[in-house]
Amino acid sequence: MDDSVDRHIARWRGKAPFDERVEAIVTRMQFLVKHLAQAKDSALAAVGLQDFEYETLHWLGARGEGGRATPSELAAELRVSPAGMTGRLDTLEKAGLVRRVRSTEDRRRVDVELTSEGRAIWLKAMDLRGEVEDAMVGVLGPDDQDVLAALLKRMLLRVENPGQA
Amino acid sequence: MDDSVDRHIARWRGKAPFDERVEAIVTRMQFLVKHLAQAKDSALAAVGLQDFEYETLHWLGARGEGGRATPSELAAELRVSPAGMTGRLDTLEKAGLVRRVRSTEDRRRVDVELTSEGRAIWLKAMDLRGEVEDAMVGVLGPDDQDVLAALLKRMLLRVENPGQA
DNA sequence: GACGAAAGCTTCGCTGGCGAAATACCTTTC
DNA sequence: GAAAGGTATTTCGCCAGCGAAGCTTTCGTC
Repeated sequence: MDDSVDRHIARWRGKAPFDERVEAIVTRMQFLVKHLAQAKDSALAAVGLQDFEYETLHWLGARGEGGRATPSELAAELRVSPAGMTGRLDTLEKAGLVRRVRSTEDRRRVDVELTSEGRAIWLKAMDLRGEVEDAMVGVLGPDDQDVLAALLKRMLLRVENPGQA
Repeated sequence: MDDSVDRHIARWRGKAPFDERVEAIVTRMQFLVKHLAQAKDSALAAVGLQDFEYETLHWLGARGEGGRATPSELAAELRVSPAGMTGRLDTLEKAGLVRRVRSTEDRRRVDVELTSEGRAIWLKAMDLRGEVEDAMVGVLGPDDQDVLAALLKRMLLRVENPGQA
């Protein structure tokens, strides 16, 4: 059975020079990610959260109980510009899910931490998000998932360490 | 060697219930796609194109010499809202890369086609984009690429045919 | 100990995308 | 043959993100 990317590629096979394998991989990843964002947005509406808000809470929550991180750390981890992270934190803070604390040792810095309400909503949202992701990734058995994760990791390592092999 | 996603997951292993495999896959795909968009944007600057413009030209070009498609077809294929596609076509048309032709049989419809200039720029841009994508996907050998493409395809098929197994 | 460079975050102006409403056209029905 | 309903596209108001400029605080150097 063909997916939309198969059809796309077949349509102009021979009409232009390019690598079909690479095209297929890249385009499919783009579509899957886009689908995820849209599906998660509608699922997360149940707790009044948007994808980008959940994502931010999620990485903050990963920091443990205290759940602290500086905006620039989060921006780097989430591949967002510093300005973009300021905006995200603004809305989260206004919603009372996150708190900004000026660091006392280095007063240029700001620490961000989850409020208890933020943590609660994050935990609730995790279930919803999990269902959407499972629905997509779940077509693959555990072994295939491991293979996929490993292949993606090799590409991400390259991207994160541009110098090296 | 660990990538940022390994570190992320390790950081809160045991702190919350979730599927590590799924998390790793989803997060890596998101980062890779984000990286691609940013890297392609800077590469494509050489021909004065942005990622979304290239993407649109690309699917139009795939339609063959005539290169025609309606906005709604393109919107569906590229996972963009109809309103978003109108915006894309506006900028492309203003740049002279694309032409809108009102259909004569059904005057509700509009056909979009590449101008010759649009086709020329698309071909130039394809090389640049290819380099960026190859740099990422190229870490994998041909066999691994096939494996990856097949796994992604299984997920995309599920997404495109929600009813079925 | 003072001054210039750098670090960390925010503000500002702009852009692409979304959903909802509006517009234009076609088709079916009575 | 006029009204009702459906389809294709655009317009409108809004939002998150980006890059560049700006502000405050700290560091390095003499």
